[in-house]
Amino acid sequence: MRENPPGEERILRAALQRFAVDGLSAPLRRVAEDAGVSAGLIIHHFGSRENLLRLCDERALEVTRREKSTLLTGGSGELLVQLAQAEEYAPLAGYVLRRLQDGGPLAAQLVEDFANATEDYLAEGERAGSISPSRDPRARARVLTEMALGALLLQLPGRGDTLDLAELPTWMRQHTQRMVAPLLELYSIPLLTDRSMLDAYLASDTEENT
Amino acid sequence: MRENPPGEERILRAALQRFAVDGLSAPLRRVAEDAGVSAGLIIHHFGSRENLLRLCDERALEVTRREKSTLLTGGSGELLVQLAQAEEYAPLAGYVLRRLQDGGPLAAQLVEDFANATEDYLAEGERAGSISPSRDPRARARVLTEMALGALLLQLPGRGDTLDLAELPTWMRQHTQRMVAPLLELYSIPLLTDRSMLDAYLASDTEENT
DNA sequence: CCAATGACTGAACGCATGTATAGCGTAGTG
DNA sequence: CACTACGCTATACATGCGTTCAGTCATTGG
Repeated sequence: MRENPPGEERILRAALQRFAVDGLSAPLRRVAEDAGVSAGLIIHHFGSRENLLRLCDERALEVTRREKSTLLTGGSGELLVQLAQAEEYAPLAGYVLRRLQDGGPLAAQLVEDFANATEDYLAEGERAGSISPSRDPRARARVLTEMALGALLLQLPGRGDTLDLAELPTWMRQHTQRMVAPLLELYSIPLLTDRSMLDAYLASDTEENT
Repeated sequence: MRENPPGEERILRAALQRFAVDGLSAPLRRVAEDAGVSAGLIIHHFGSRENLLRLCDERALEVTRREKSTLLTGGSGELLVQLAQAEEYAPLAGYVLRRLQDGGPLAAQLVEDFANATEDYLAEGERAGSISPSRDPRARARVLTEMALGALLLQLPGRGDTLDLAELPTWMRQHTQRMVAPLLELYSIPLLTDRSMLDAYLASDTEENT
């Protein structure tokens, strides 16, 4: 089955999956067991647990970046949802979620990437006329991305609890389905009935820069 | 100083603070040290580490609920921001953040509470005419809250890193300041240029329920 | 055929952690 | 004063972790 690739690659895949399921603090011995390998071998190959994590991070970043261009990106973390659907990429999507949950520099990097993708997506929509222009497209993309990913995180099982990879796609679909109605409303009908607050803020903002 | 209260209360406060600073996985011995107490005593009083966490949760929930009515709640997690400003409540606000980061049932409970507060806040604005009515006010409040809190979480230091309570207020102010411009724009000018997507969704939605 | 290389294992080490236990000192009570 | 109750400490114990180490086995290159 999937046990073909020997050595490091097999370990890396097992790690990705186990970290996704049990969280990033899953013990090395558990990863070793999954890979059908001794704990010592992991150290032998990767040097340390921290290094294994780093390798997982690299893989995650690499794959998301590669798949980003393949998939029709729906912006705002839809990328992750689509990745999870892909079956083969479910462990990786789970790992990314766990990593976002855990914070740290890679989480920031991932958010950055997603935000950039969202910015492109919005710019395209803007050219097509379906998306409103923004005073600060970059900031808008960041905020939208952070909110989308953050809402996803809040729904994630806790650090101690396990994340069922088999149900990940279903789970994510339900999440987006739960959000889509309020979001469409929010994006179509202004939450605020008039522009007075925005104008007031803009006024005070430009005033400061004089 | 703040070392007056003896016994359990002193331990609880130390725990709240230490967990806020170092994360919920901070060792018991560290909490004990902060409280000027032996680790055994914590067990003696609280039975187990898990129980101490539970007590912290209760305290957190209790205080946020109590202060909710006191503060002018700005909805969408602004409550937390205001709590953190209060100096005395900074550790508690930090603990709440850590708890949200960690997930689990209390996190869900907290989100629920915040969502309810937001719903009330929006309803009030709706009565005053400043907030648009919604097809599903409850769902809208939930989505807004999850997004606001989630975005906050993504900005939080990682599990391993420490959270500086002294800088919490500043940090949170910066966060809101970074969000306010894009959010006001988003809430004042529809992101989508026309209602076609919303209408299409609503059509397909009612169609399913026939 | 032999030596060397490298994947790989099993046991062990050192450390940190939660918790149990035995005992100490002191305040309150008869 | 004797006794008890209790806050509290110090130590010990068990467990689980990352990592180290000595050595085994197979493959390969001379």
